[in-house]
Amino acid sequence: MPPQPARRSERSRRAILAATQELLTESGYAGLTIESIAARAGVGKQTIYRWWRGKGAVVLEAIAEHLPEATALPDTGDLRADLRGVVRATVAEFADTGASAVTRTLTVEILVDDELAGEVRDRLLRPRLEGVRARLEAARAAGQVRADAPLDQVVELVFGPVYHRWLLRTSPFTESYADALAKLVMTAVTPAGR
Amino acid sequence: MPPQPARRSERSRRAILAATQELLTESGYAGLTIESIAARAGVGKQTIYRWWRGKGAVVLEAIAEHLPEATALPDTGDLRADLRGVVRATVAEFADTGASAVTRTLTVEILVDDELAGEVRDRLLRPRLEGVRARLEAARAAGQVRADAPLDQVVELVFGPVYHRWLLRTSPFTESYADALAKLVMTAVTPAGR
Amino acid sequence: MPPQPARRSERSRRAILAATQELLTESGYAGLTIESIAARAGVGKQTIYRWWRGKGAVVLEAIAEHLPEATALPDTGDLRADLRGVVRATVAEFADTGASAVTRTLTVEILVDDELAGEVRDRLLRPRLEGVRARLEAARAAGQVRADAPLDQVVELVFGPVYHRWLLRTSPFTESYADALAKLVMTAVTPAGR
Amino acid sequence: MPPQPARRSERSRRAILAATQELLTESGYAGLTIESIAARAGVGKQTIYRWWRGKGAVVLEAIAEHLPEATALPDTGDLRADLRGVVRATVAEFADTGASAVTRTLTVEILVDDELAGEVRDRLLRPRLEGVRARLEAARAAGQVRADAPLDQVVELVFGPVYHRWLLRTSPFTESYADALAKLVMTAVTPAGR
DNA sequence: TAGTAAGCGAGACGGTACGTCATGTCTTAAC
DNA sequence: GTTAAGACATGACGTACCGTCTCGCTTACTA
Repeated sequence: MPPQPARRSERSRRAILAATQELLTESGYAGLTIESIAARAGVGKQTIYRWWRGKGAVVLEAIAEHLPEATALPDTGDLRADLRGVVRATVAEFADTGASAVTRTLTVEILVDDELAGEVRDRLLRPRLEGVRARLEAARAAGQVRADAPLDQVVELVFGPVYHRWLLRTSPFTESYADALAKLVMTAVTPAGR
Repeated sequence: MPPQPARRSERSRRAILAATQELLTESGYAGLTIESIAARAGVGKQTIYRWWRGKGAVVLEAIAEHLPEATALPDTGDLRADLRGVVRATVAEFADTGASAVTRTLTVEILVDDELAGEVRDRLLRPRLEGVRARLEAARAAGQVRADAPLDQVVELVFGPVYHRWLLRTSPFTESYADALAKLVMTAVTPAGR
Repeated sequence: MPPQPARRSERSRRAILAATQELLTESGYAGLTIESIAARAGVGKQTIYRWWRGKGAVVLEAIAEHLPEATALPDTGDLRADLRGVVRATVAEFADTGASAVTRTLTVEILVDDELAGEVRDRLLRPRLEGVRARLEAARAAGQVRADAPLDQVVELVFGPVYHRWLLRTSPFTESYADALAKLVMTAVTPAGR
Repeated sequence: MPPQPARRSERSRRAILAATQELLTESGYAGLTIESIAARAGVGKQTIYRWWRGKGAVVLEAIAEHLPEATALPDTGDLRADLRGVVRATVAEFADTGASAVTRTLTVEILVDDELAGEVRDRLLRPRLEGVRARLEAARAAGQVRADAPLDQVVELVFGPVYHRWLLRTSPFTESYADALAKLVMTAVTPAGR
């Protein structure tokens, strides 16, 4: 018999998500266990298993709970400036220890659990990419971007390198790094004659 | 007292790494246990713990064992063609199920164990990046790349997007995708006047 | 948090004690392991560790489970005959392979684990000694035993030699041996004038 | 090929037996391991296994090494006094913590390993019993002991109760206890007319 | 007096069992 | 009738010792 969401205890749900977040920052993803979540939340283990598929799903929801809403990119008319803004913001986020830990957790989850991967991608990441893509479309309409530029790939050109550097910890994240990246992307997409 | 490598059994070492590779392809990283490795290799658990820090370290070495040597990039004089070659090869590798599983494993390890991360980066990944960087330097000397291009970032511009697409499984890996990426990178680095 | 006996599974308890008894007769005390008990009983190791301190405690309880209740000695009025009966029974028990194995196990446990020793002594052995002591008291009241005989020591005079012979395997256990021992004890306690 | 005793290192033998004794008093029989003996003695494990069958055999030899020679009983002509002496000495020995530990070890060994049991009995215990038996024979020849008394059983009448009390820790060992026991035995063996 | 075979310290090896931990399921009592 | 609590079977963890094995080294007998 599947559980009836109508009877679900909101109190328990909140306690579980809160406990998960606390334990995540205290002991990291690897040190997190269902048992510790249940104990901290003052909840039976069964209550967790009844409503989530496992550790990954709980963590995902706990993170999603407190994630900023994906906001549309500002459009100042100046693509270079707007891109620089996105890149700087992204770089700053990856440089931040806390946010970085969250991303690490999500990335592991993506790699390990195919089912969760889809959810993470669609609920948390896609919106961001879409924001940039929308801005690029507007710019292309305004003739600031080559007509033949593959916009999805350009979006990846923006985020991919940051992700890569973060993952491999090859070099630090500075503002000048962000600006150089934005410049490279601009060069790649600016129409020939400009 | 630390173990003395002089007395180490090469036979056991090989058996362990071979068993690890087999089990990795059979049951994946999550399903891999030290006990199963020991059983399959016909080896005592202690022999594994004596020489490796844990599952991650064994896997890392097992993978490293059979990884192709990082080869220097071919330099045909035509940067565009050479870049296209690298990108195509990289894309093909990520598209391959087996190689992809290996990369997945390594990436998880990087995210989860800081100590291993460094080793993975230095022993397995850095050489590849260095190969591309060297080729770019040669091209810059030949005037085929802007003098002010930040080469490390250009390297990331090549690999980052592929990594990003692979991670998020946003779209499939095709040859035309690879070529479009190579073209974007070329556009970003080609000197203005050309 | 100590376990709550109220929730204890009687089914598991029985299975564990039964498995212990089987394995004890099959492979002896030294060959007995917690893992084998758990496997045979179809029980998790933790369930054993939750309710017992270790191998010794389980064995003790398994033995106690099926031990005959300590019965009061018959009092026929003839002390000599009654004593002969006890000694013969004791000797017979020590001569029996199965019962002997149990005693061996208990004795080792007594020697090795002080905490268990007390329990074994009080729950299993003391009652027997008390039975003989009670019979001796009755006999003393009837004038069949010296008034100044130290009864506790007389009890030891009955069991001690049997234990000693069993332990050292010096000579076999025969009925005539038993009778000779009973006679010696009788001689030691019978009042002078008789 | 069996080892050649001629080449045996006396130095190692001594070190092993000394280490065994130390560890026996420090951590008891159960806590004793071959590895700890080897480490403490500065000796390879193989050297132990070459010359002994296992833990029990080493312990046995270590104990035998420092055991007082079995001395013949004094014969003062007064059996009662001589018996009292033996019993007092035995009781004192069992009351002593150190000697008691040794006896405990030996007893466990007897119970657990049949092969060792024989050796322990013959090399360590039998001589004592023989001493008492010899004294009793002399007494019987002198008419101080019933002609029909089964001397082997009388010997057990002396030692058995002490052993029993020690094993079960039922009551403390005092001098008056010893004397009462000696008196009981005397009563059991003294010829009727005396 | 050299050569050589044994014993030696050391410790790696394949194993077994340990006692602990977390998993996901099942049971009980209380609200 | 869902919950908190927690016992349960399962199975991996990392450790401790087992008894065997192989290394060089030292030592004492043999040629």
